[in-house]
Amino acid sequence: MAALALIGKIGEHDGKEVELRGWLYNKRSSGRIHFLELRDGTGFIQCVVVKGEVPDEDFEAAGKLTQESSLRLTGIVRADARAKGGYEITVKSVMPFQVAQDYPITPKEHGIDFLMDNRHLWIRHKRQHALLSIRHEVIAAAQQYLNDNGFLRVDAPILTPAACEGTTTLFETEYFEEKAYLSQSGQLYNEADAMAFGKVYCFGPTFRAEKSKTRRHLIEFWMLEPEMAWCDQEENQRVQEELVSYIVAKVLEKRRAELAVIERDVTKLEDIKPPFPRLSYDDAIDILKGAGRDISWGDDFGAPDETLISERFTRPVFVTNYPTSMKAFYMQPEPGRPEVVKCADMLAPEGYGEIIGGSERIWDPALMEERMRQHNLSEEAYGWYMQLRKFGTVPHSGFGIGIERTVAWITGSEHIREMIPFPRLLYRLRP
RNA sequence: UCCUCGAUAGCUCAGCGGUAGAGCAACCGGCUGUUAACCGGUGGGUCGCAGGUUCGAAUCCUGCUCGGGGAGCCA
Repeated sequence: MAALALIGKIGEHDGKEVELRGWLYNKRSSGRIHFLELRDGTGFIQCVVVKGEVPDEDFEAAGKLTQESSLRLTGIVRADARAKGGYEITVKSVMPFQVAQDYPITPKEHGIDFLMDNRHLWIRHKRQHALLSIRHEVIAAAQQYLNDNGFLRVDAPILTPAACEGTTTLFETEYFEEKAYLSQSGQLYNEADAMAFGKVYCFGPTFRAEKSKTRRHLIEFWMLEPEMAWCDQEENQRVQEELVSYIVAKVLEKRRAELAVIERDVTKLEDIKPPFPRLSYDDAIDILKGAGRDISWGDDFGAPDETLISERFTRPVFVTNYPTSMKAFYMQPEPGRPEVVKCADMLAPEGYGEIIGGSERIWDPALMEERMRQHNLSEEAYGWYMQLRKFGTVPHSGFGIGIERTVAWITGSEHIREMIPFPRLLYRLRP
């Protein structure tokens, strides 16, 4: 009796007869021999059906299989130098489950609009399969690192009564008799959690109702946000560079095959180790001016600016001490330089730009009250947040890492929309 | 929201004032090592929508709709 096997671990069955269950990815045929390329969710493998070596009705059934038909088959696992994954299946029997009709994504090239309309099917294909497998590894590694380093996962609510940072536009929804908004960050709740548990993180989707239309924006994206009590900005950055290095190392360790499928230059990833270079906002402005950009102190970086800076480094770079005026109300001012705050954005190399934003938070109740007045934040909405500065306030810091941007960088992808199973983009809500 | 490019067969595109084309997919046939397999054949179209110019519009003009790329904002 043939043992049930997974393509991803087919090497464990070398020389043995196995049963595979999956879908037909592609078929090539030459009269007396069919090459069935089978996928089962864990991998892809070529199954060879030779006339005379299987029952005649099985050979005929194999010839009638169409792209994405579902089937089971049995055969002998055989190491073969001609095979892409190193193994092939010499088929003994073929059992079609359903012969698919007119599968839309054919083996030739397609436009992005068509592929996005067929996203529910596109995720079956090799490149998408590799990208989403790497996404899984990024998330798993990030949580592993935090769990191993004393962080507790304490998630933040998705439905919130008010903005966390005030600047970006929020999705509004009904909450019985009042208005609620979809979370754009778990930051403020994280600070409460850090005062309760010390080191915490939250992980979940966040929503920005910005009408952004670029290769690095999603309307709905996933963010991992650690927050640490008794932590200053230097320690905060140390955690960030260790976390990112750990993620990259885990992807290199566990997803070599997927990196090969998408033809990623892994030598660029093998150099990702702490420490990461630090660059002050002041110096970054000088570099941009030197490169001929029309920018002056106090301006935010545009996408071309971030690209220009990150292209100059082979590792992710921290840009530190941004002007107070362009950052969130809760950031701690730099001692002796109130015009800048203790913060850093981490820009991924190769031109990818920002993947992390982090800062030390204001702990002083008087300063926090002043900032909340300046930003017109109401006592009603932010009273609970203010209490964190009254009942045992401590220095604390944290950051948020954008999962899809991180995956885009690690996979060397052009566009962020393929880094999430079902992207929500400007003017695209389906499927 | 702004700038810019585009919409022709199921898909990717060519055709750019004179009767609608190719490759792939589908269907039929051939091929014992293919791997975006290949070779022969068949079917397949309200040229995004609405107006206009013209003897004649897929082709030129205007508006609309939908999409790509870029900007701003951000992770």
